[in-house]
Amino acid sequence: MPELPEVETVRNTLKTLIVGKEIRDIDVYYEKMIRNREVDEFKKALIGKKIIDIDRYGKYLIFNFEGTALISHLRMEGKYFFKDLDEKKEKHEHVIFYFTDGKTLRYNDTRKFGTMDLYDINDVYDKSPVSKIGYEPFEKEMTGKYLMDKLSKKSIAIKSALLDQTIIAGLGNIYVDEVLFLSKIHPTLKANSFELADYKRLVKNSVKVLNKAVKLGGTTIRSYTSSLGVTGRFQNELFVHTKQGDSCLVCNTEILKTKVNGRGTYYCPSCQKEL
DNA sequence: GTGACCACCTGGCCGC
DNA sequence: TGCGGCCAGGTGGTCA
Repeated sequence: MPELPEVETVRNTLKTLIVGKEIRDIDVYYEKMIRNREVDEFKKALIGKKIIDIDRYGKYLIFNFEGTALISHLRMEGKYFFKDLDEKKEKHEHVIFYFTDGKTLRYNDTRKFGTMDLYDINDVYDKSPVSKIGYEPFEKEMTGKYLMDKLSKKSIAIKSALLDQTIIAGLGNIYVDEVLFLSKIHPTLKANSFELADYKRLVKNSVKVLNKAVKLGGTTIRSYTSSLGVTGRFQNELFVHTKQGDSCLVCNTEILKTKVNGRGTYYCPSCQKEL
């Protein structure tokens, strides 16, 4: 499932393929995917425009169509594929962008959770869904002090807090498990129960995990692949996520799986003490 | 304001 | 083999 590293991989792949191309037509097969516009309005806003750039913030992809921003969230299983015009439409292709040069960009989403919104490019960081999310771990504003302030009144589990995109942008279920393991923090402990040094460690390890995952093209678990079926390699670097029953690479204790707020959660009971 | 829960979706897996 | 039930999970909405 695409988290920040996977979305960054998609962005980098797509940039090399579609920037500069002009939209000739668009087919929308699943209208609910387009959230803040009627389909006709969505098409009208984009047809005839060129893709100037593709940006990313958190898990959102931001396509710049000459001043109109298409904000795309891949949610669980969203993918983009770059194909020739004559290739047959697949079952889960819900939006197809036709370019003037005969190529197509196809949004494929098995579970139809993905979303697309249109905003003026100047409103992306003020009015769109992107405006509601917190800093990414890489940003200078994301410090241990910031995280401690944000979580000071949160009595929810630290795992749930780190999944909250309004607090910290980009982490999903896989990477939160890895960050908590590296930080030696048990996932069910209360978010406001730590000291400054712990929050600093969480920020530091978030950067470490995400940077490494971006470098390796993300994580391929279950169905995730980026455009053109590119698969990531970070799954080979995972310490705990999906490792239930395996031995901890640090202390040899068996990795356990539990649920935190309904999310499958993997941890080492020895390295990550419940206290 | 906060936290818990549910809906959205479909494919894969398991037990019968 | 076929069927039903459960699980996976990011986000937004609802409710207490």
